[in-house]
Amino acid sequence: MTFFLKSKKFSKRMKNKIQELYDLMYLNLGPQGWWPVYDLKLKKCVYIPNRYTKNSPKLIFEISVGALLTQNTSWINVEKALAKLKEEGYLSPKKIYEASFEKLYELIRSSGYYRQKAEKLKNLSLFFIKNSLKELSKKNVFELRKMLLEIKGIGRETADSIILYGFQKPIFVIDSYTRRIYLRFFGDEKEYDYDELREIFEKSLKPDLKIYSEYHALFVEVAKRYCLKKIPLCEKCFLSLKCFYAKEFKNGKYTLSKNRQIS
DNA sequence: CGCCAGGGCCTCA
DNA sequence: TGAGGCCATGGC
Repeated sequence: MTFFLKSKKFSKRMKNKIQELYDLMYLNLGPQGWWPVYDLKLKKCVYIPNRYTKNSPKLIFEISVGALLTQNTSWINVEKALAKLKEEGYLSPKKIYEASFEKLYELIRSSGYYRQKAEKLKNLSLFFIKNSLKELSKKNVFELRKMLLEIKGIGRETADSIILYGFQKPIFVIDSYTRRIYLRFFGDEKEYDYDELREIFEKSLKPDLKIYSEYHALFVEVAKRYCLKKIPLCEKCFLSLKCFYAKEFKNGKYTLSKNRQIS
């Protein structure tokens, strides 16, 4: 597959394909209601489709904590940690910054890597203590991203998740699911750098908060339901008619490198 | 039991 | 600047 060459002729086609993938997922799965927020009464995380009101400071912090805790970790484990943090009133920068490491370990243990993540949460909390949300909200996407990336423990995906879902500014989030579906659906085996792949999506779409939010959330849903790591459920997947990998699979030939790790 | 899960940091060429 | 090792819990 060579339609991702830099020539303009191909980039138009690339744009259409990326928009087509979005449309297919959105039409089949609908709005996803990201980012999930822990509900104290229901005692679980809730998804609220089409909520695009402005996030409160508390919500921005909760989303940031969730984005950090879910690094290389299944959401269900994060949800348990978020529940404890929120139930015990620790979901504020001040409380986390002042908490002992022992206490934080106890609260977030279920989310894995809990020693690293406790340290990261402290760094994140100090960031929100030192910078007012008013000032942060005024920053443009790139200034905000630069500041977040200076926090030890916040990498590109976490920063972008915080910006998109927390601060509600349009930046396209790339994660392992995005890479997997991108590779399989388009059959494009080039190993893009994080920002290279982000720009492919951003150049193909309007810089629209709703589209960016839904696109990433839809990738996660498709990856969890159908596009599994080892054995993708192509026969059940609504993308299979348009998916490069599914079509090759059906024809009994794999042109994707067989031994390539698809993470 | 092994694999997977909404990464990021450190080290060492 | 990129590849490899490390971090850790919980579900299946």
